[in-house]
Amino acid sequence: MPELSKSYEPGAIEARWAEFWVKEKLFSVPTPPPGETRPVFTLLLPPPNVTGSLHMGHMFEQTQMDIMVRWHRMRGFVTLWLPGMDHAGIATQLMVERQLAKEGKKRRDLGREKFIERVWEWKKHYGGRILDQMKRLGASVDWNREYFTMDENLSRAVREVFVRLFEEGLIYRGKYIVNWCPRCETAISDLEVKHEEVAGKLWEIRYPIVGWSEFITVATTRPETMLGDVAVAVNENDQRYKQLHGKNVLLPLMNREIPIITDELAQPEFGTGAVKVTPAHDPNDFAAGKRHNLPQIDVMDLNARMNENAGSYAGLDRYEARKRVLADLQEQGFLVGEKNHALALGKCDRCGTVVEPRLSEQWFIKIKPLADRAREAVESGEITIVPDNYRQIYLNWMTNIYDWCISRQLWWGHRIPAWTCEGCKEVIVAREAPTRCDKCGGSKLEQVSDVLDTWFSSGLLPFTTLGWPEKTRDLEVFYPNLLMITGFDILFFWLARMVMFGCHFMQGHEQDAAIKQASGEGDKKNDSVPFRHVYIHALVRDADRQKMSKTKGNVVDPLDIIRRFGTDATRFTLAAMAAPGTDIAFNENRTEGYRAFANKIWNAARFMFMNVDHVKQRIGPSQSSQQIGISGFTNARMEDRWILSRFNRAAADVRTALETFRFHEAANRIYDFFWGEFCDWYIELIKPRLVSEDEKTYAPARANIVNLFETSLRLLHPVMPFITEEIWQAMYDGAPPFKSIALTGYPESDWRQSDPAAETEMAILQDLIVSVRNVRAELKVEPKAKVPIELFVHEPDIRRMIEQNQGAVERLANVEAISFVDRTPTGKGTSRSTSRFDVLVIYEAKVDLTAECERLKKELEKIEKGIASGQRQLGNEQFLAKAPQNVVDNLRKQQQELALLREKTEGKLKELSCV
RNA sequence: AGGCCCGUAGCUCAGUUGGUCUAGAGCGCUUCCUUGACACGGAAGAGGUCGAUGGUUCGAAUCCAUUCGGGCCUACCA
Repeated sequence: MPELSKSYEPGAIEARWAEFWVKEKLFSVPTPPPGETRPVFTLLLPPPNVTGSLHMGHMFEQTQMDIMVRWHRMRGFVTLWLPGMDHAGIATQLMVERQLAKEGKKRRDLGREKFIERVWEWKKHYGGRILDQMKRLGASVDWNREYFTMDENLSRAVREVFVRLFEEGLIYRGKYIVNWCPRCETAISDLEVKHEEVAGKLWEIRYPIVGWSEFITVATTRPETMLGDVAVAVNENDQRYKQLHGKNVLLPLMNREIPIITDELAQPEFGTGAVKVTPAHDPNDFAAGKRHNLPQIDVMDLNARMNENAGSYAGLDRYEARKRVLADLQEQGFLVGEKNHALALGKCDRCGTVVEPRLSEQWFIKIKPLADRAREAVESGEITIVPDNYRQIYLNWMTNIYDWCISRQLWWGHRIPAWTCEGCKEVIVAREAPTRCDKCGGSKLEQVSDVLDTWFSSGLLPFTTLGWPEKTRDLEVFYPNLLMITGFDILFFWLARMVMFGCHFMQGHEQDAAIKQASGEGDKKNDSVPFRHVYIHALVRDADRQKMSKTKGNVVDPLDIIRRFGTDATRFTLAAMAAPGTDIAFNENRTEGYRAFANKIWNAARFMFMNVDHVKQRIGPSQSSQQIGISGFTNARMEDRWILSRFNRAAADVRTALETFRFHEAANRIYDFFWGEFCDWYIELIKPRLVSEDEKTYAPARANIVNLFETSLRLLHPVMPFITEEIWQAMYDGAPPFKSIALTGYPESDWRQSDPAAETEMAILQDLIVSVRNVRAELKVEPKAKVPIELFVHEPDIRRMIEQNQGAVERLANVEAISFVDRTPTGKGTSRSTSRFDVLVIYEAKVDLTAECERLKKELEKIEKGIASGQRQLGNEQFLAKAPQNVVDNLRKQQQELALLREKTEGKLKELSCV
């Protein structure tokens, strides 16, 4: 006899099974050899940052992934969930820099080599905590295949990609304006800039025209950059400035002569219609400068301090310089206006420093050719995106995309595989370090110091983790991934880049045809895509819908929630709230409720074990691999047929829900079945049979509860892996037919086990029992007192059914004896009516007449409202003509029932002489 | 500036293509019950007309328009 502890304590159970799953390598997937005919399911874990620790967002994402993964595995897919970690360039470097700061050191004090060593050291000690935490969540990943983006094989692939793109002319180097973070001292991509609306000023400055006693007034939000002005632009068609074309102005403070040019940069409607041109500090000015062959005067250094080009302002911070410039202009009479002006200020995503547009030498990817194919893949449906609105967002982005700056002036990351020849300054791009310069033959070559954007390497993961650039069997089997689950916040950063790189580098790839077919993707034409389907999940917020953030201090720690309620309850909460497209406000009240659910299951299991002696013999190993319906089940009585039918209905609903990523529906459906039907009704109904002395009575009942329970555990397992494993293992008393419930089959509904008649009959029986309970409560009948009832059942078949289940009614409604009568009973007591039966609870008590009348009136009102609206519709010819037949039929049937109920209710009102 | 999402019981949320929705669940609330699986339980209840207005339709919480309130994303107008 298996023993379950008296109370449900998730902590102990979960830690034990989490360890077991990892130790037994249950989820490791050997590469299927050629000839494999099973379907294959591959999912790549969005690699958490090596610096990260688990937060609710991770747990939410991983719960949904694990549900999908376990579900597919149980359905017989060869299932690979591939885990790994991202080296996270800026974030990690920041971490180690902070550590150094405590020792009073800067990274430059160590030098590059030593610094990188320190980072690896750091990684060894502090990195990857998150992956250990994942184990506690029960994430069924293949730990044997764990990767790190800086692993040697992945790094080699990165170099390969870089060189190929360069050779194809898709990577170029040049001096352009990029987003520069003066604190991180590196370029960042457009995506890493967060715009924030701030109240700024628009200053008007007049520049004296050389040779005239006139001025031209320009408007600017950044006066300090005027030190680098090289021209003033006006619009060619602007009549106000026609006479100034070709003149020069004298730049105040710098006393430099610069030309007035005509350019579309200047829009007559804005400001004064004249704009200063500063090519080194503004992307638009940069473009204008190119058009007019203007010089570029950079007046700042890499920390956004004014440099030697800024004359007397050299050495000042950009904001200090602004103050001084404005003061000086004011003093000299050049500042003529100051207006309030709202502007969107760009800030560094990492550190919040205001980004400076900076002219610098960087590496870029020519994005258009890649983006075109990536757009095609989604437009054609080769990749599907759920929810649908993200599809459009993706397509828009792919259409309005700019070249991607991939170089970063950091030390931690994949170093760009390019070398500069000291002699002739030639830049050589190569897979391995070259020994001499192709151009001048010089042998003094130094590698470019920049590293690559972190997303450059993570964008390659779908194929590099499977052995690319080799043509491996892994690629043949597992590429494309069947699914990608991720958040919209990295839709562009990551997902878009994976599609671009995948479509480019995997062009011509073909997945193993048999596997592709078996996986249900046989109609797909393009196997270069990194994944077939994308599901974008929502965001977890706090109970007040606020984004969780450390600075706000509203972060909910999943491990804390887990400690208090268990992983299963936490997972269930997240699943139950995961309606596609809607952010979830995490509220631990829900989790508390789902822990109660787990407790309910626990106790139902204890009840089962108390009543069943030889579990092992009852459940053969064939049972757990059985996927269709429930086997070993005997339809001895109506409740058996009923629960069997309900189970199959639930299984069908769960399948539909999971197929469409409606996790909340799946979770709720199982919850309702398990608690509302299995526990509340079925177990109650079969209790007498279970304890019967007669083997013919107890044997099928025991077999039924065991088989039903076992199959239900399998249905629930993807959502609540721990408790289901614990009970399932206990059912086999140490000798399970499989190592884990995770390796059994997932229940599918069997239409032959559906029984609509039983469902209808049971509904009537439930109606009857609830009616009696309701009356008892209203009459305040002593809970223990049994009462007699009189029952008039309209149809003979139903009467027979109730007669057969008389015992159940007596027990569950606490009824003493049922007298079946031939007409609506009247007499002492209170009655209830439905369209199928009238029941009178005989109880001599001071009936609260006022309350009963009140109730009846309210009921009548509701009935009449229903009748009125129904008749309005049925009296409408348009409705009869246009509405579908079944809607009309149902309404008619419903109207007949309502009419009957109205008659009965009115009768009762009269009987009680209600006013 | 453009685009997207949300507004349903006290609270947190479901409600797929408009039709058994006479709008559901959990928590909370009220009354009763410690009956051998479970008080993390059982039984019975109260509670919303679906932000507002107008429209389409035989029929709208569900579609359209406007509006109010809340949130988000994208954008190089100095």
